[in-house]
Amino acid sequence: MSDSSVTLAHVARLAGVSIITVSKVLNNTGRISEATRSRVLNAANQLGYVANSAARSLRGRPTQILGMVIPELISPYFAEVARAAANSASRLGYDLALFTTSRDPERERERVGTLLGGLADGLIIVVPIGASGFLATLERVRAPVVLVNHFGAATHLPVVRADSFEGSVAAVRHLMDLGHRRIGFVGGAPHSSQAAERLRAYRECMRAADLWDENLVCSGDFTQVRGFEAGHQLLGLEQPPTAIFAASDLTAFGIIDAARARGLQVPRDLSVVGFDDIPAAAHAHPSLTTVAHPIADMAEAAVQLFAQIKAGQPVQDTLVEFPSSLVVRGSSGPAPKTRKGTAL
Amino acid sequence: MSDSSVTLAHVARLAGVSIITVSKVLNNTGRISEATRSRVLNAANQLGYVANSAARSLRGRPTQILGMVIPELISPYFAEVARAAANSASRLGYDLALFTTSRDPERERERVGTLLGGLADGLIIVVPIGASGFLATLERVRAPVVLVNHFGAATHLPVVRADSFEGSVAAVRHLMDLGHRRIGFVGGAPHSSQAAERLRAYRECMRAADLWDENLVCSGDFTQVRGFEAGHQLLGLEQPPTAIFAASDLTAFGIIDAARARGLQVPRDLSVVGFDDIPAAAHAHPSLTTVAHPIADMAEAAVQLFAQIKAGQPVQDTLVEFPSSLVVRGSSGPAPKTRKGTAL
DNA sequence: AGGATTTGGGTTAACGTTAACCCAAAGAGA
DNA sequence: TCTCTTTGGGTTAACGTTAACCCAAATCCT
Repeated sequence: MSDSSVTLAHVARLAGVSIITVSKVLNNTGRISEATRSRVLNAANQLGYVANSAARSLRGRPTQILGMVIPELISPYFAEVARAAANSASRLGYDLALFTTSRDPERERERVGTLLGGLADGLIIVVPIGASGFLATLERVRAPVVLVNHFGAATHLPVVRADSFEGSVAAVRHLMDLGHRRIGFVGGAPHSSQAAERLRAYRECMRAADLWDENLVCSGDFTQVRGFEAGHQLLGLEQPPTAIFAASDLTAFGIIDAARARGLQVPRDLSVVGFDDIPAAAHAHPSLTTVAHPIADMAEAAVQLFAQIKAGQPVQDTLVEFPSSLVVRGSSGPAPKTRKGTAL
Repeated sequence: MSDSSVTLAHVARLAGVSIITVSKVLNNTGRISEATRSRVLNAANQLGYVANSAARSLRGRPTQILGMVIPELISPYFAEVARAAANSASRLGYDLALFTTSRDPERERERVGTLLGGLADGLIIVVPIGASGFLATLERVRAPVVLVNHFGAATHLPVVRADSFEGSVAAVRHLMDLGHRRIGFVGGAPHSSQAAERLRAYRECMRAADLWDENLVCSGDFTQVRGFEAGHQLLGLEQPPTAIFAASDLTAFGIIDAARARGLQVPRDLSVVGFDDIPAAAHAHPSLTTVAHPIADMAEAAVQLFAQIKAGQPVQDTLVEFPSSLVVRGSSGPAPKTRKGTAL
């Protein structure tokens, strides 16, 4: 009864009308009598007709598909961005087509080409974007393109992003206020601008307080596994930190695991602050002190911006920035007396 | 220099040749002299030409896009399936376009229609599929369709899935062997066939050992938050369990958090076994005893199956099933003496 | 040198859909 | 009765790409 390659022609034949009449009925355009209309609709249903979106797109019709290019899906952060964007898109009648790039600039470029080549009506790109020449290419594209979490070169494209700097400063200050002097840092992915912002905030705070020590900084990749390793590395130092600020919640969890494995209690012996405020942060034990990133708001704003541009309101040089804010929970506490003494 | 709507015609004009010549160069078909070829390639590069995949697909050419429909992205399980599939697809020269359904059967149907309507060359559907009539529709589709984790009605479509039953039996037996008598269960999402399999295995084991108690079963949704709640619920019973089998690793983590919040130690006071063996399971503290699900193998197999069918080897009634296996780690241990006494 | 082949490239038509017109037939107004 | 409008529906062409032919000019063979 139904087949993948049912075309307007098949429906038209069954309904005994012309192709264009079927098209008109299905698109609610033109003048069609009630009798014909229902005859056509019946035929379409019976055959299981689905419009070929390739042909439709070729004719200039929107595909109602919003493309999203995202570095990866494993981290809850990106997964949450994708989920929130899919929800927002859905409310506006769009399907979200998700492509991952594995941070490969060449593939990224190809995918964007494919998506914009008649497949999607617009694009939300969650940086990092590879080459900056690519940015110039994107600016010339006709379809709406929105950048999420772009911190790099200036662009005319609309950008939605969340601050990482202020929230990180708040996190480090929070630890200092608790009396911590040796505060470690475990970073994020090497090319992530968000990770760079978090490191920058940490560095400036530590230098301003004259507490900077290169040994306290560990590279990372946002993962829990890496947090576990980095935690062991930092806690194995001759003068180990009494607090660690992690560039992601998962990394913070890994650090807490490492501390436990070494017989330390959090927050008694070690304070840990994460970043992102993923759902698990509130429900872990101890609950995680972290910096909340308004992921859902960002995704929603990006989709809204896309819809606005699509609707004909050309937006340029738009920057929507959401603040990040410290959420104090159970994983941070006063610096232990003994260690504090050691560090001074 | 580059624009989204650069067509063959633009390239042709710049290169001083006809449209078809450009097409031939770009597709490596037909006879073209070296001089012309390089002139065309130059022009294409200069203009940043990208083939319009809609037009290409309309002409019957493959889009090199493999569609994947997945219920959600938040759980590491599905995220990992998506990642693994994207990797496998990439190796075969395909891009993976990911669509989420939020378990809405109507949208699911629409999306499949869109994808197969000239957008994707094939489809991998990670169940649950809504209506069973939908299955019949899918069977008539011309493009390759592969089902992942389908446990429902019989179908002619190829199915790739991982066993949940045997692994769950092994998990419950493991706990029994450790001396546990009151073993709790926290389930997965209501409509997940995998969750149903896990519950079925638990129920059969418990009944066979005459240990079944309805109060020990909690509904769940695979999340950590739900695990936390369910953990509190089970541990708050008059006769609390000494071990809990969770339908997912995240849920197990939530249960462990709940146990800690109640002052219990894992595994001394409570043994916990998860399901999935997500990366964090090995690195948590204590490390998580769990049932390993061969996610990457499944995804790889599904993509391979798709490629095979696409290559013209029609596969029907194929069922590829991977075993699940118990991984014993640190979160499970002997039943506490006192509690064991209580339960007897 | 004359026909047969190769080389290099162009013409035509078609994929499925739809926007912009067009045109009969029926009803309305005088 | 004759035009004027409305109704209902069909025709044509075009989106960008490519498969299947076609045709000149150049090269080859005997």
